[in-house]
Order: sequence, then structure tokens, then C-alpha cells
Amino acid sequence: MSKMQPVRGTHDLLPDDYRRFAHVVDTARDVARLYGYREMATPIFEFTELFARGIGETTDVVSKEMYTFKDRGDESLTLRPEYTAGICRAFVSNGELAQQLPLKVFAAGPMFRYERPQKGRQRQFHQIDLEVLGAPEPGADIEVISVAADILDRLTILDRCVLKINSLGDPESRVGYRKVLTDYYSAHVDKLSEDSRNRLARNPLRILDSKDEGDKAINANAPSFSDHLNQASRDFFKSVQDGLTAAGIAFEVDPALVRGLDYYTHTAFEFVTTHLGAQGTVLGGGRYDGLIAELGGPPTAGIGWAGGIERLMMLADEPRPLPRPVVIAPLGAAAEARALGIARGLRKQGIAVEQDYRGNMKRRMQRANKLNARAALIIGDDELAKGVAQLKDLDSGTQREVPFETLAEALKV
RNA sequence: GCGGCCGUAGCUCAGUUGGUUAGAGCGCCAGAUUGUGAUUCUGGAUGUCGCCGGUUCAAAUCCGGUCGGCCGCCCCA
Repeated sequence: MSKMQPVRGTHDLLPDDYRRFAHVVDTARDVARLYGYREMATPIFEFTELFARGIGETTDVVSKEMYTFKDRGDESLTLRPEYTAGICRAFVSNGELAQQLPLKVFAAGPMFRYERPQKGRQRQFHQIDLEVLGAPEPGADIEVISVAADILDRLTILDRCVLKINSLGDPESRVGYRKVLTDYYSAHVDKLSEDSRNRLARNPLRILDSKDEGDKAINANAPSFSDHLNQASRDFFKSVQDGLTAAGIAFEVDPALVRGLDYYTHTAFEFVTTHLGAQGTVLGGGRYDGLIAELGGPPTAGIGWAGGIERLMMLADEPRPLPRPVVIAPLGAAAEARALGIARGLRKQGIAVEQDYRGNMKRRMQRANKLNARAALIIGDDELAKGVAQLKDLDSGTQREVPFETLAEALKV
């Protein structure tokens, strides 16, 4: 093509695509509202430090995937790579939110990560996001997962997804397990893959999920997280599982499920599919009880998830077609002028009316067909004189005269 | 960031061992007595063969680079 290409990893959402995009967001918003979540939005860029501190300096997202730049005031800013940090920052910035606990919010918008694009992976992508702040109880975990399941169900993709959950424990359990795991892998470091040797220092938990055959052999005897959860963490995880079962939500416990962002504690979960190539995760999240305190706010529990809109779009059914319009086809200057008022009156009644800017009868009828119009209103000099329009049903081809005054009634669906 | 595949009309794709004005289907546009669409018929335009450079008498075709897409890894949504 020409040089007028979009930036790598970005895409235009043309009208047909946008309808499917909006369908995902609208569906999610509707379901979230049923659970009492309120929509909000935060800025697309924040101070770089927010993400560095919130997500973790050593994570891939922060260390090599952020769009970071200096603005004209020499501030280091970053295009948000995810939503949670921004929402938590907003919670800390806006004291009144601390009086609305538990705060249940829904959000949607673009995210930015400098990654190698593939199907289902773009540099600018979009997420729907759900968060509950100020609820340390497992009931919040259950509810948040339940909202996600309902959204996927309404998008008709739940049956192609599997819910995987795991517990990363509370900080005490996590620190303890991490030590045990690091010791174990350090003893086998010479047999680990290069990737996993790098993971050992950054996030040893991730080695558990390695696809390398040699690593898998070592993993077979690796200490299990479930054996190193303290009693409180164990009870918490049990409650979440029991709640999901009670709610009728199917899940699998996956001990290898580890999320890449540092702030997660306790519950981690992902809805995964095999229908998107290498990009299996459609929606994922977890609990992050320490994040808000880490950002300098009052110690406040948090749990939430994000879902990739583009990935959901690829799986979801086509949204319902738009209501079919009526085309008004005036012939001659006088009729054209009169049609403007008639069309406006019909739209006031909630009827979608399209009026061409130009064209003879044939052209207007062709346009009507192309617009998938259900009916055409033909108004020429004769009709103008009689105060009627020819109402042609474009499916049956039948046509009848209808007085201007009763057009709205004749066109009500 | 690593490894691999690919790039020809708006779309899906043909295009022989390099050879003359680069093709098809769909779609688009225009006509078939100017007040009636979708069907049918006729005609038309599709294009810097992603881009830049090299080899050659000659490049869509071979070579290099670059941009972009896709697949796997990594990572994640």
C-alpha cells in the first residue's frame, strides 16, 4: 500500500468493526450495572512513576513495553498499559471515594503496550475493566468473577472459555513460597532453560508455567504453592471456590496460573480459550490488597479484572442488526424542500429516515436498497398537490398512498 | 526482544523455467424510452504488483534492505 499506513500495531475501527466493538462494551456495561457497578474513566496517560511502582519495576510490562515520553514540561509520562493502577491512583487522589466503600466501578478504554503484534495482540488495544475497592472478603472475588462469567455468557462465548483460578496467597505465604521455590530452582539452575534462568531472579513463579520440556521435568517435582499457603490464605481460597460452586460457575484450579503484575495477592484467575492462537487469555485479573497502600493511600483491599475487547470481538457473535431505515425520495425542488420537514417529523417519532442529497428516482431507490431500507416514501409534484406520499414497501414491492399526517403511524414498527 | 511464513484491483486470489499493453470472480460505476430498488442484460474503470535499491537486453517473478501482516516463543488482555 501507500505510505499512509497506521502505526504498527494500531488499527482503525471502521463502522462495521465499531458496531461489534460497541456491542462488547455495551454488553459488559449492562451486566456490570446489574451488579451495581458504576462507570468511570481515568486519563490515558499518567506519571510514569505510577506504573513503575504499582505494576512492578521488574515486570515485562514496565521494563520493556511501556510508551514513555517526556512532555514539554519535562515530566516523564506513560500511556497506560493497564487500567488498575490508574483507578487506584484516582482512588487515592479523590478522597471522597474512600467514603463510598466498597467502591464498585466499571471502565473501558484504550491501553498501550510496545509488543510484537500478532492476531489478538496489538500495541494499542482496548479493555473493559471492573474493580472493587475496599472489600477484603472473598465475596468480592466471587462477585467479580460472576460478573465476568455473565458478560461472557451474554456475548455467547462462555462455552468456549475455561475459567482457571489459583491462589497466590497473602504476602506472608507468597514470600515464603517464593523463597522455597527459588531455593529449589537454584539447585537445578544448570538444567533450566535460558528463559527460566532469567525468570528465576525476576519471578520464579513463572517458571511453573514454562513450555520448555526440560523445565517441565524439573517442575514435576517442584514444591507446590498449595502446600505453602498459610491457614488464612487456604481458608480464603476455599471460600472463593465454594462461592463459585454455589453460584454455578465452573472453574479449574491451575497451580501454574501466575499473573505477570507484581501487585496480585490471593485470587488470580483467567478465562482462557483455545480459539485465539497464542493469545489464550480473554479476560483475567485478581486480588491486589497491597496496591493502594503501596501507592501511598489508606490500606484498602482491591480486586478486579480486565478483558481484551478485540479478543472478545473475535469470539463474540455478530450484534443484532440495526433497525432498518425509511428512505424519503422527493422528486423536484419543491418536494425536496417539503421532504426535509416531513423527515424531521418522522425522526421526532423515533423513525430512522434517510434523505439523499441528490439524485433522480432511480438513484434514490438504488440507495434505498443499499441502505437496506424497509420502505421508501416517494413524493413528487402530484403527491405534493394531494398531500400524500407513495409508501413503497421495499420487501414486498407493494405501494400505497398515505397522507402526510398519518405517515408516522403507517411507519411505526 | 528471538525464530519462521507472507505482501498482485475495494475484497478473495491466478500469474509457467524472468519476456512484450498484468488477469478472474465478487464488489464498484454507467447504460437498457428520462416517476420505482434488489434480479437480468450490455459496457466501463480497477493497479506505482507494499516501498527503496541491486542483478539483467528485460523483474510482479531473482537478490538485498525496509515497512506491514500473520505463525511460534516471550508476555499478556
